[in-house]
Amino acid sequence: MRTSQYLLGTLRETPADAEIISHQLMLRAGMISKLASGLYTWLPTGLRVLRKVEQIIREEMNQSGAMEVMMPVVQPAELWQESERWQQYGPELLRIKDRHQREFCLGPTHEEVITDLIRQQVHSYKQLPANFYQIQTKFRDEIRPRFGVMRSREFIMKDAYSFHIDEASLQQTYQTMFDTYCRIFDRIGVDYRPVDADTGSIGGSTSHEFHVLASSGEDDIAFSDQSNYAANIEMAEAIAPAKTAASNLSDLQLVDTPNQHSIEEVAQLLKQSEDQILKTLIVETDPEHSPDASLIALVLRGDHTLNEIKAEKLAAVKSPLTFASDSQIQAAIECKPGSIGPIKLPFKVIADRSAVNCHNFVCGANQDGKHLINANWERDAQYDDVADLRNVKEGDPSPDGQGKLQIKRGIEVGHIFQLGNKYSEAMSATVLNDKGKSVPMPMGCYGIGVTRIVAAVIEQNYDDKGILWPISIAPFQVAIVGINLHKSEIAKQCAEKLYEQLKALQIDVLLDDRKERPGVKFADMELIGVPYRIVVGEKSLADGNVEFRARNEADNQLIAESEIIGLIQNKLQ
RNA sequence: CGGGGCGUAGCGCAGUUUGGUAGCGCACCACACUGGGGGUGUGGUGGUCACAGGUUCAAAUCCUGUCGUCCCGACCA
Repeated sequence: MRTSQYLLGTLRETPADAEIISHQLMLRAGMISKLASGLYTWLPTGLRVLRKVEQIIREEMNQSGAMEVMMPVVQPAELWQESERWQQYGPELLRIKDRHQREFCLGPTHEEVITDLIRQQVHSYKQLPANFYQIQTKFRDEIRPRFGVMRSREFIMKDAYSFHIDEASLQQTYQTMFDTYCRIFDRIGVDYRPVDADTGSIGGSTSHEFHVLASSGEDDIAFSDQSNYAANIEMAEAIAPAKTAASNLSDLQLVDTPNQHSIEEVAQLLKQSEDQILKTLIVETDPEHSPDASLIALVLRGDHTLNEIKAEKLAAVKSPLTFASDSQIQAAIECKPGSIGPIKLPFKVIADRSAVNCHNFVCGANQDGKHLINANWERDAQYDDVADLRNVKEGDPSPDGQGKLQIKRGIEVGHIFQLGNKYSEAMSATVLNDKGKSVPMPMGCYGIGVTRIVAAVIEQNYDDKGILWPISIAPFQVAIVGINLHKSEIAKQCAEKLYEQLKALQIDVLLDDRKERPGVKFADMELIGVPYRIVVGEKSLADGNVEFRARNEADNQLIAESEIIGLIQNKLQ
């Protein structure tokens, strides 16, 4: 490709509404252009990168025995009604009607469509296991699209769905996909971690996420400093502290804490550390499990934060987690939030593992503007159950017993699930087993955010000049920058010759043949992140040399014109 | 959905307080000089000032409404 015939589209200034570095650089490098909130056009440079990511994924999926298919973006409502997700999915599912007033949606995912396909196509256990994938556009009407293609409404996903005769087969394919994902991210050349994960609204049991570690990530990942334990903070278990015996129970005191509602405020006023204060949160109960009471209390140590996923998983707690309103609380215990404690509450109390280990603690007195000092469990306060309710903190012991937890931000670029029979049962996707009996097929599903990977790689690979692509997905592998080609016939001939030679070798080469000053060309090639640069100018050509520089190096190397092609070939191997 | 900010040329912004008919930098076009790190000069192109009402002799500017967009929160594969 020649820059003189190519839409480079680079910007010198950073568009004002781009927050994170990958979004800024993708706009500046002319990779994407915004059409509307959460909708982006991929420009030539961006599309080149995207296609390379897709190709790596495709090759590795094929290698693992998966079959590529392509399903429609528009899906009929009937299928979603069959799986009951038409009701369960919120406004994130974009619903549309056709001219006959029939209902459809834009697919945010394709479990229903693939399950429908497979129940038509597969009838015998002999056809199993089978794994199908596609690289396809998805649409999710995100509440708040942000960070460019990192969280857009329309995006490209590689999604795969496997079908099995039994759980053992599912687990085997799940492991194969786990390994395949590792190979994919290794080949792309990104720093990632597989982590234990929650299954969320997709459902199912076992699940792993693949995260690219970057400070702009939207998830917190907890991992051990001494083992390979890693989990999304939603899932990371806060293990129970060793029981400390209560010695010297002090006398309970009631103190005034007017207008002090937060743990921080109370801690300051009473000169107590936050871990000596208990916080009591009142949430609604699940009516099926607790028909007798509408509220339930969750008690945590003041320095800990509630893990809503863990709380929602408790049978007694309503899902989605719903905090009690001030008026609900006032009606039940005659005080406002900020002064609540686990003291003779008229409903059940679930205490966090760490909270039950506190002695002589501070807690609300269930009277507005008053707290208790030196409260103790049993003597003064009561709980009905103990559970793991909190988010782990940096420095907590690792749940696998090895080392301490560190917490870093991660960008979720892959997610694999064992779905079990959720969809195959709901949609009657069955096969005959070797006994001639009709059984539902356990399923797995495996997603990779293709467009998101592009942004995630940039988050890990940039400097003050622009992007530093790994060679695997760079839009161009080599840039030839000609110096004063309009004046120097010898430089022009050399640049053209090298360009033709590299092209003939199937190397992605960009010849910068614009009539621009060298500084402009260097800046553009660095901004779009071409890994290798050859500078062809009369000056070095006088000694038969061209200049070579890798994007991540600071200095040029003089290379004999006759050797540069060989050098490039070597580097690209 | 709640809170906040912003909509003026392709991009970044000033002008709005105090109403007088639109400007700067970059980009773009032409020419000249320049020619190894976003160069200089001269001359240009490009704007229903988000939209709709209203006030006024006069509205980018004041008032009302609408839309878009971004940030924080809630929410979420």
